[in-house]
Amino acid sequence: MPELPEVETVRRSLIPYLEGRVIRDLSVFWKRAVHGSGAAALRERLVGRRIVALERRAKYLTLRLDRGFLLIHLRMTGKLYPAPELPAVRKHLSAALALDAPAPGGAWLLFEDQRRFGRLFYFADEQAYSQFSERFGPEPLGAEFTADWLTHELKQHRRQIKPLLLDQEFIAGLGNIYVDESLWMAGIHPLARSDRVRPDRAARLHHSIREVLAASIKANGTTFLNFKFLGGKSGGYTDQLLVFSRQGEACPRCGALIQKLRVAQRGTHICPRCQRPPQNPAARKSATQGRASGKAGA
DNA sequence: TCGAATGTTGCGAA
DNA sequence: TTTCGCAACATTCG
Repeated sequence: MPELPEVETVRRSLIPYLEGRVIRDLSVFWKRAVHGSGAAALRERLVGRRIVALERRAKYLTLRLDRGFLLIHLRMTGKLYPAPELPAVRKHLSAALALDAPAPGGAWLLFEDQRRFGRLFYFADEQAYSQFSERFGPEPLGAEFTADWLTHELKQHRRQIKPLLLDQEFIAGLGNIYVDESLWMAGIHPLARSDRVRPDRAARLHHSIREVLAASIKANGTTFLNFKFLGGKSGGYTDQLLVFSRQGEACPRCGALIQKLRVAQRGTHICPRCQRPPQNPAARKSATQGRASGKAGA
């Protein structure tokens, strides 16, 4: 469920349930969900800790504790929601936190995850958390992410623009949906080489990224397949998507049929008229290697 | 049965 | 050194 707007939606939805609460217990049902030194060690460090604040860094949800930090990454299908009790059917339950009562939404925080890719991380202090945080690029809604920064940094790489934007070390929080939406808005082909994107286009891209993310957060994110928050609510941005998963439909700007390609091993949606392919040989080679798919017809 | 799915990581090859 | 493609992780759905 996890790009920046979805994680942010989860964060905001959980604040009233989690802030100020004390962790009474940790149950782990999928051991590999705990990154690092194991479920028993994590339990020892969490029990008795008060949740001071809910934060977000990239696609990670951060529980700032009175001592230490618990981070949760939902990967593809993770869900995090409060419940009055531990469910009887725990097929997809990776872990659960027991919280002190009384609680508005119940004494449990469930971490459910069909594909079991989601992970829990623990950092003992501010320094360890900062060090982790520094691995990522700037927050796209933060002050550090400016049009000048993006214009300059695109020139520092010679990579296809789409995988570069997906790279969390370059910029934090973008995923497949919002990269496609942003590139369409800015009129940039996903295979364009980053250092050949003109400054005016880079500025448009900067603007598009912020617009798309802000609008999606406002709508509580996108439910493409699995995303739910508070146990059952869907994101409202799904029907505001302009190109993602709309192959075969008319481009909202020019009417050409939206195509689905394969870029960076990910389904990629473009308007062939608004996003013209790059002319450099490296990208052309990539473009022909990528298997075109989708249902776009004549 | 195959392929694809909002993600990340690690490997080997250009 | 940088970039890219691919497999792996694990499950569900069409």
